[in-house]
Amino acid sequence: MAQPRYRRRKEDRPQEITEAAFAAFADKGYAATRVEEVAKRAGISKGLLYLYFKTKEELFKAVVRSVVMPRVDALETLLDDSDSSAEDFIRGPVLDFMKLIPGSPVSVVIRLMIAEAPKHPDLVEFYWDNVASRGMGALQQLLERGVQSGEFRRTAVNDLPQLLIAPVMMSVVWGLVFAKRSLDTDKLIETNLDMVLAYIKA
Amino acid sequence: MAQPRYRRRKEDRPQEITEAAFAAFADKGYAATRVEEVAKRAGISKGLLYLYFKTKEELFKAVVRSVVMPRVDALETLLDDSDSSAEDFIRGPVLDFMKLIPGSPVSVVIRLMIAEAPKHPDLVEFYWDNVASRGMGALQQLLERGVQSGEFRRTAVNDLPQLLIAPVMMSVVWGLVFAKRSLDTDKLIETNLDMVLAYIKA
DNA sequence: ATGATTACTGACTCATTGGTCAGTAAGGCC
DNA sequence: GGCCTTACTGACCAATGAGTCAGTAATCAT
Repeated sequence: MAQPRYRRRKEDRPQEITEAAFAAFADKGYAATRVEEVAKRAGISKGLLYLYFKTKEELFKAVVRSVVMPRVDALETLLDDSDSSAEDFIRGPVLDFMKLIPGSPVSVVIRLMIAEAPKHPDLVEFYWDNVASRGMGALQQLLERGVQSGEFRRTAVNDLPQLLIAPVMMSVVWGLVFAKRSLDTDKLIETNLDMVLAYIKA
Repeated sequence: MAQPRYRRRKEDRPQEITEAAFAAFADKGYAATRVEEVAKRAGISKGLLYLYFKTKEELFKAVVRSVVMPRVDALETLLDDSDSSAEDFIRGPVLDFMKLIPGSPVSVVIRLMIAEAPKHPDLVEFYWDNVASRGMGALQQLLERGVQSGEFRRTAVNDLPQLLIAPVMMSVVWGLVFAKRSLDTDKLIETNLDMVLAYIKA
């Protein structure tokens, strides 16, 4: 008569667990988060969590992957359909993309990466291959296209696409540390683009 | 006959302990560092450490303070003797100062701050009052002087001095996460200054 | 229904570690 | 030398939390 105490939902568990873990890590960081707390948030027992993830560390990696992969895909498709001029493209979709990052789950992942990098070299490897390296490559390619089309001069920026996203990183870190004391990140990112474009325009 | 098993060195202990703690935190991060490991590095027993620092957390705060304070002082004195033009000053001492940060202990402190900020709000307060707020204020003042003297236009940069140090933060984070895969941080910082100055020059 | 399978529970273990404190000995003073 | 103060030691305690596993019950096949 009583409804079952639980339902078997093999298919949905992994995602529910990684989502719960993400939320917990966002609140407290990796080290300070108890596995039991994650299980609680996911509405399951600790034992079940360990059925799906061998260790806490493996759970951690799964979380990073699950947040990062969709972003990478978004970036890929973003760069595919680019018929406009390089400058318009940067001031449009690229700028929009950048503005979203400081308030997104990526912020949390960046915190986790910074805090845990020394203890998880293979995760760094993964992040490098799938995010950093590809992201930088894409930006470089974009700049190169601008040079080819005669829009941009060839400058140091070609070798240092980090100049484009430095204010994004600044915004992310600022938000992570000073949460409250807010910063106009949109304007920061926008002004930086103005400066860079003024600098590289032919 | 045997030389004493230990020497009483009340005066030197605190600094030796914070130095040992800094080294340990740099290697492993705060959470992953065992208090006993710090004691070992400092060449003392765990009990003695607890005589000088009530808790692990207090030790942590002492470490942050000890690294950060000298930097702040350096910044203060740097900004005092500034007779040259704003641009020369920025391209000279300020640039030098910036270049040193990514390779300095400050990097480690930034990692600690990012990782531990949510759990140590009073430390964030301290860091804000003594470093971030003062640093930003100093940069703003510098820009203002340039505007007054007619060297610079008044732009968005006046309200967002973060634009000047964004590449420094980028370099620090890059170094923390990708240690090996090096980045030409000097050039990054220098090019950014070129861009900003070109943008704000009257 | 009934049995077989397995998703799921939660009490347990055990290694780890922050913090304590009774006792020891260095070093100063007479 | 002998005494006193206190810097210092290291064995210990208590709490915590990752990971285990014997048992339970949901679901499915017959």
